[in-house]
Amino acid sequence: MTANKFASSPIFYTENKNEIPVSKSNTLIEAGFDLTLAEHDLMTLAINKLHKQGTGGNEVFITAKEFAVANKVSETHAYQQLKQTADTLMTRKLRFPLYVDLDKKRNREPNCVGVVPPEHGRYEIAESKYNWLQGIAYAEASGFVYLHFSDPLHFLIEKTGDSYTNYDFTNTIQMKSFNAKRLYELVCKWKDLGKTKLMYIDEWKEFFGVTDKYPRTAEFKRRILDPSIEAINAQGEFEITLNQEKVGRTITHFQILIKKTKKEKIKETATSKRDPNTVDIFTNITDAQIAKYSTILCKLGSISDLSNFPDYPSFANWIAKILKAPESANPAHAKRIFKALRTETDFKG
DNA sequence: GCGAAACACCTCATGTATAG
DNA sequence: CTATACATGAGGTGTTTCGC
Repeated sequence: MTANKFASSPIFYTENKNEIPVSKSNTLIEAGFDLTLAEHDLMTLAINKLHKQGTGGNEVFITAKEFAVANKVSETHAYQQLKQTADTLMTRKLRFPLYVDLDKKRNREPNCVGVVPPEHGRYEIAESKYNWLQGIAYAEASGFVYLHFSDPLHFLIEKTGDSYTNYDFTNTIQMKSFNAKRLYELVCKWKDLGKTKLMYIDEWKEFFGVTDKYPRTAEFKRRILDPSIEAINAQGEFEITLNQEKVGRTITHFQILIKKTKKEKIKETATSKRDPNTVDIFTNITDAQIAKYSTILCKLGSISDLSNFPDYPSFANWIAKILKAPESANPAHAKRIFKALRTETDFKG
């Protein structure tokens, strides 16, 4: 393992960032798994790094320094955690539903299995269970962990075509339990609707990866749901409450009701007022135009803060990816790049 | 090594079945 | 109809594990 191998994968999480925007596919947000806190943090950072860089590979490395900076912990502690995590992460699995397109299956077409239901509605669900990783290595001397994602995970990160949930990783640092972070991600996904799906107890247990534990619902509620809700409310962005549906005395469903706090609402209106000219609809743009304008855009001062790249060509490459598929990029980045395209170049579209 | 979270075990309350 | 035993779920407390 040499340094050149990671030439396209530079240090991504750096000290001067007050925000760490994270994008995860909704399938991943709602999949069922159980990790330790450190494992989940590492996975979140790695998945996000891979997704944002968009290099199309399924290999990524995270240095102890990156891990320390993102989580605001000491570097020595980050070294220890990465080392421990590398041992256990290989055995971890996650579950999510796969949708078998019955039309395609009947016609014996390839790719009849996907992570989102086909629009025509003729599908069956296959519960699948996969390893997170194909391989992992911890380079003790250099202080980084190298992650090789399994193919299904790579698919979930890069190619779902599914909508993504975005949030700021720094908002989750103060949460010290894995379950709270997972619930926070779910809340972020559903925040605009004001409530999560009404899910059976078993679905909730699946979500937290504790299917075989907590034979008593009361235990599950008290040990998993209540503390997580408390942690999220303490964080200050949302005000969430638990709704439970009962048949007689037996709890059958749970649902999380979500209110944005006043602070958050003010922040949102401020953002939308500050940027009245935001264009929400992205234009069609040809491959030739993408090549031309990405090389122009990468040199603009107004968006230079988006770059973590060592040189202009790799930044231009990143911009080109966003121009090509803005819907699967971080929306804030996409908006800024399209705005710059319209206001600072001769692009007409 | 310390404090907090997770877990296991226990008790209490309430609903249900059965015998008198 | 009522009394009693039994079943199930909610809440309380001591012990272990985990994160830092």
